[in-house]
Parts: sequence; C-alpha cells; structure tokens
Amino acid sequence: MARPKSDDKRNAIMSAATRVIVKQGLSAPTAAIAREAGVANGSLFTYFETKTELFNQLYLELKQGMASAATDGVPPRGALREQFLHTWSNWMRWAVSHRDERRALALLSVSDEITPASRAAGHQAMAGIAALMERGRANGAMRDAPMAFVGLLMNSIAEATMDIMVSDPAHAQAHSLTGFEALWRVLA
Amino acid sequence: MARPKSDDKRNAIMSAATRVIVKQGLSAPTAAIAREAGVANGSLFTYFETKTELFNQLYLELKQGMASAATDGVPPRGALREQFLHTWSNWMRWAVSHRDERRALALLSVSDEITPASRAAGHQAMAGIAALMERGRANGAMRDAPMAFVGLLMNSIAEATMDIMVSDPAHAQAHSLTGFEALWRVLA
Amino acid sequence: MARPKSDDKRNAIMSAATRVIVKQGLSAPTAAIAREAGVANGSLFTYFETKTELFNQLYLELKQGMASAATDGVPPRGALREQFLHTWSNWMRWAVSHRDERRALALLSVSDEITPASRAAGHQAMAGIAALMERGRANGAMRDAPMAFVGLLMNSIAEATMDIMVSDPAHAQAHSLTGFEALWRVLA
Amino acid sequence: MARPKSDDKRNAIMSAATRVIVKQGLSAPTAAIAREAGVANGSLFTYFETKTELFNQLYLELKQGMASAATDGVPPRGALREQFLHTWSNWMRWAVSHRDERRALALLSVSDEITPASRAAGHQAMAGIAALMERGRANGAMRDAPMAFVGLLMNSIAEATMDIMVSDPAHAQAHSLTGFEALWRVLA
DNA sequence: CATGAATGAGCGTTCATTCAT
DNA sequence: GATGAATGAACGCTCATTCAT
Repeated sequence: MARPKSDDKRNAIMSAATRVIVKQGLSAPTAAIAREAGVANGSLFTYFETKTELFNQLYLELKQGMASAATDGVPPRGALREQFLHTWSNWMRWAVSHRDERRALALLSVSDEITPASRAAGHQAMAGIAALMERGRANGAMRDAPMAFVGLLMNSIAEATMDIMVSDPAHAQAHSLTGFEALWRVLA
Repeated sequence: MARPKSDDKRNAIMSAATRVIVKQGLSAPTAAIAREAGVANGSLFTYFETKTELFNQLYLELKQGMASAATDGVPPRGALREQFLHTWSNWMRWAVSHRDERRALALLSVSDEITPASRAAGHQAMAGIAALMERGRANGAMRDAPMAFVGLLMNSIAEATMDIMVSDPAHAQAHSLTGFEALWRVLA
Repeated sequence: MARPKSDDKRNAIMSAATRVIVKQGLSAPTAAIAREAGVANGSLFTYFETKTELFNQLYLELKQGMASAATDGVPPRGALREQFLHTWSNWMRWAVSHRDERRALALLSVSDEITPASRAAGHQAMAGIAALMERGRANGAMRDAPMAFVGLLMNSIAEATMDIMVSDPAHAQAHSLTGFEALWRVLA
Repeated sequence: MARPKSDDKRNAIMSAATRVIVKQGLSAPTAAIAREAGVANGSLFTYFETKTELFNQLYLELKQGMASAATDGVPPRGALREQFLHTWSNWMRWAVSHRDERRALALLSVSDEITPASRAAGHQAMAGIAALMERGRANGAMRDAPMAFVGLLMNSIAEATMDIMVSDPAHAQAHSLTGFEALWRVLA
C-alpha cells in the first residue's frame, strides 16, 4: 500500500510537482502537476491522498536528496576541515545543478502545510552534516552557543552562498570557497 | 469632501493583513482580512485595488518599518563597530518585538506576487544598513567579494540570529551579541 | 420634487447614460454614468431613485425625442402621401444624426427593466405617426389587418431602412426613399 | 475514457439556458442555468469555458435550428412563390412553437457578447433563405437596392409578423399569410 | 444638496477531491 | 488501477445603494 503501483508514475508526479511549483508557486493546481507528469487528473490521488501529503513527501525527498548529495563520497575519516570542505563543495554543487529542486524546497520550507513530523524527518536527513558542525563548534568561538544556533548559522550562510553562486555563475567556484571560509571564521 | 479615506482604516487593514497572513498564510481570503480589520468586505478594495496591491504595499511598509527601527538613534558619526552594533541591536530587538511583522514579511518576500519595483524599493529602505556593511567590508576578509554577497551574508546571519532569539527568548540578548560577533568575524 | 434641483445635471446624466450605454451596454455601472456626466457617484441617485428608474425615464425621453423629430414641421393638412413622406424623411434623418440615441433606445427597448407603463407612454408619443398609418391603411391591402400589426410592420421597415442608411451612408437619401416606397407598397 | 462528456448534459444546459434567459435576461447567473439543467455549478464550465462561450454557442444553435426549421421540406424545384411561401410558413410556425427560443435568440442577437464570428456563422445558416430572396428581388421593385437592405427588410417583416402571431394566436395563420403578402408586395 | 466612502449581496470561475466508467 | 467528468465550496472583485460629512 505504501507504493501502490508504479514507482515510475510516482516519481513522475514528484518531479513534475517540482517543476510546476517553481513555475507557478505552491498554489499550482494539482491538475497542472498531473498534466506535467503525463498522468490523469485523478491518478495523482492514487499516489498521494491529498495535495498536502504530496507536498510533505516532496519536501522530505528533496531534503534527503540534498543531504545525500552533500555527503556523497566524503571520506569517513580524516581532518575535520577536509571533510567539511568536501561536504560543503558537494552541497554547493548540488544547489547549482538542482536549481528547481532548491527553489521548490525553499517554497515548501516556508509553507505551513509541511507538518512538524516532516520537518523533523528533514532535520534527521541533515544529521551527518550537523555532526560535522558539532565537531567544528566544540573548541571555537561558538562553543557556548546552542547547537541549534550554530545549525541555523550554517544553513543561512550556505543559502547566502548558493544565492550568489546562482546569480553569478561565472565565479561560482570562488564564491563557494569564500562562503566556506566565512563559515569557518564563524566557527573558529 | 464627504467622509475622506481614513488613514486609520488603511492602517487597520494593513495590520489586520499582517495578523491574518501569519495565521493563515498568503492565501488568506481578503474577506478574513476585512473582518479582522473591522471593515466591510468591499471596503478593502477602496483602499487597495487588488489583493496583490495590498500585499505589495504591506511588504514595503513592513520592510521600511524594520529598516527604520534598525537605524533609529544610531549616532551619525563614530567608530564603525559602535554604529554597527547599535544598528544590529535595534534590528534584533525589532525582530523579537515584531514577530508577526517579521513572519509576514518573510512570507511576502518569497511570494511571486511582490513586484520587482517593490523589491527595489525595499532594498532602498535598507540602504543605510548596506552602507555600514560597505565600510565594514572594505579592509577585511571579504574585500574581494561582491557587495551583493556580503549583503546576503549579513541578512542571512541576521535571520539566523533572530530565529534563535525567538525560539530561546530567555537568552535573547546573549544570542544577539553572539550573532553580531559571528558577523564581525565574517567581515574581519 | 419631480425635478429636485438642477435640470442641467439631470440632463447631463441622461445624455451621459446614452453614451455609456452605447459603449458598455445596459450593464454599465451607474458609477460610469455618473463619471461621464461629471457628477458624483451618489448624486445620480438624487435625480433617479434607482438605476431602473433612470433607464425608464431615458427610454421615454429618447422615444419622445424621436417622435417629435419625426413630426417636426409636418403640414397639419395636405395629401396623406406628402405628410407621410415628410414624417418618414424626418424620422430617417433623426436616425442618422442620432446614432447613439437610436442604439441606446434599441437596447432599452428589449430590456425587461422597462415597465409596461413606460412602454405605453412610449406608444403614446408615437400616436401622431400611428394616426398617419391608420389613414394609410384604411383603403389598402392591409385594411383587414389589426392596427397593431400595421404598426409593427411600419416600425420594422423603418428599422431596416435606418440600418441600411447607417451602414451605407453615402446613399442614405436613396435608401430612405426606397424604404418609404416599400412601406407604401405594403399599405397600398 | 471514464464518463465521457455527455451530449445529453450539454443539451440540458443549452435548453436550460434558453429558459432561464427568457425568464431572467442575459444577466442570469450561471448558477441558475446550472440548477435548471440539473447539474452542478461547476459542471457548466466543463461544457463551456465561459459564460460568453455558452452564449455564443447557444446563439448559433438557435439560429441554425430556426433556419433549418424554415427550410424543412421545401421542394428543391418549383415556382419561386411556392417555395418562398412554404419556407415562410415553416418559419412562422417555428416562431409560434418556439417562443422561448425566439425570445432568447432576440436577446442574444443584441448582446455585445456575441462575436463577429458567431454572427457570420449565423448568417451562413440563413443562406438558403437569402438565396430565395435574391431570386425574388431580381426583377422587382427592389432590383436596384443592395441585397443587404432586402435581407434586412425580409427579417424585419418576419419579426413583425411573428410578433402579431404570438400576441394574437387565434388568427396566427391569417397573419402569417398577410405578412407574406406584404413581403411579396415589397419585392414585387 | 453634493460628495464619495461604506456596505454587503452577488457573480463568474477555480480547484481539490470523488466516483462512474 | 487509470481516467477524466462531476461536484460544490470558496474566492477575488464589482456595484447599486446608503449615509456621514
């Protein structure tokens, strides 16, 4: 029951939703998403009970996709800074090559249709990255600040860096490093 | 002139919109806003031609309110750090005491109903703060990064700080300073 | 009470209504009529209790204007055909030089907002012309048809003639005569 | 294909619209039409994209129905007068037995929601009758008048005849013949 | 009396969801 | 299961009329 019929169709709806949300916002009709996915109107509701349910699953999937891209190929051992930089670079590269996904995720994140449960699961997905933060914070300037604050700062600096990379792609790589150094100084 | 358009009523609609948006999101019915403002359904359209127009004016007014709160009482002359800290403290205090306004502004900012013109005017309002940034960047680590990037970073660190202050109000003052120090290290 | 204040203002509203109805149809907002007349929104209701009342009065005034134009300068005595032709020519000339009035009158005539009383008064205004018809019918082919039928025929032939005159103004005069001869043959 | 759009339902909406327009005018709510047709509010828009579209299709269908009733069973060959009389009688009979249709068609015809394209198609439908006129005009008194004028005259005489038939149904048959003779004299 | 803001019922259209095929 | 027509609540906006100034 969890995945009724075709995973293909489910995925088609998910990625159609991503594209349609970017173009039309969260108020996009489910019919538009179905059309973009090449399925019938009503079929969408075979795969997702409600529009809200679709949005919650999409939110989570996008967040997990982002997190898994960020941690891809990071050596399990090694100097913290190397591990962190690798993760950061992955993350920034994902943002540039998944602009629709990032934009849809941003819209979903501010929506009040996303349940606390989904948000919690989203945080879960970022646990690996959070662990890096935790290690980075331990002896630095932020050692007395709550972990939540440090996490917020990391995220916000990452978002700012992604924004500038997207708006000035010619120097994306340089911006990525500048952002990383800024974050590092915050933690230092 | 027979019952001139009342500023009171206009303001009532604006602040009602703020409250209703926080509670119901941007898709809140205009009727709900009118009811909250204590005016008739159709009266809202005496003051704002369309819902979109209302949202644009509200966006701008909130942004200007925030900016003016931030720059209030900042000594026109003096050490950069003092000026900056004063501004920063104002800003953070505004966020804590205007939670609805901040939330509404955040929702409006990501909406695609806000026109480029409104956004430009919104940036205008932040010009004073941006000028401080510009001075702070000049000789520090960010001296080679584009101003836009530095602006994004400042904003994002501010948002993160506001978030933690709101979620942990008991230590709001401490968080404010921690955030400021983090920003200062980024610029340093 | 019948004509509260300024006849000027009343007339301005009447003629504004004519123009606005032509351009926007009977569903034109009263506010549009008021604006066109150069008076305030609410003032319209000082002169006419309701929109329907305005339409009824306008209907009657237009009809009376048309009838009076048609009978203008017709010799009270003389050969029927000469009197009739004079009337007909007047009538057709009015149609060409009062296109808006004719169009508005046509729209009002099919509206179900015009009361039977107004229609009766409108027929009254056409009494002079009807009397000519009556004389023309007496000994001709239509002698056994009810007067109402003959009246309808005259009106309909007149309308057809006006239509062609308006759409082919270069030969308006010729069309007017052709129409008259056709009517004469119907009565003959 | 899952519950295909039903012609029955489309026709129900069409004839409901006819009835409702007669009773309430062209400003009748679409909801009233839907209710009268026994379908849901929104279903009307499954069959017609807009109210205007519904009105245009209704206009055309009514006009075509009228034209086809008029030309029904007319012998393709034969004396002009016989053919014409047959057509005329059909036409008049249609008017008497389709009063709602005629009234709705009249209202639609003066509405500015009917597009030029719909009007052109409506004229198309009347082509057969127009052709009869053309033959009738060729050698008579109207030989030098433009075809358009003759068409207008025929229509207007037909309308007048229908009006009297409807208002005096006891002598409908006689009025029909009287009207025909009048038209014949116009052409003669 | 003139003005134009205030009122609130009403309308065309949309859209998430259901359900007959 | 897939389809897309059916449903009806909901919404933004309009407008005739009223009434405070």
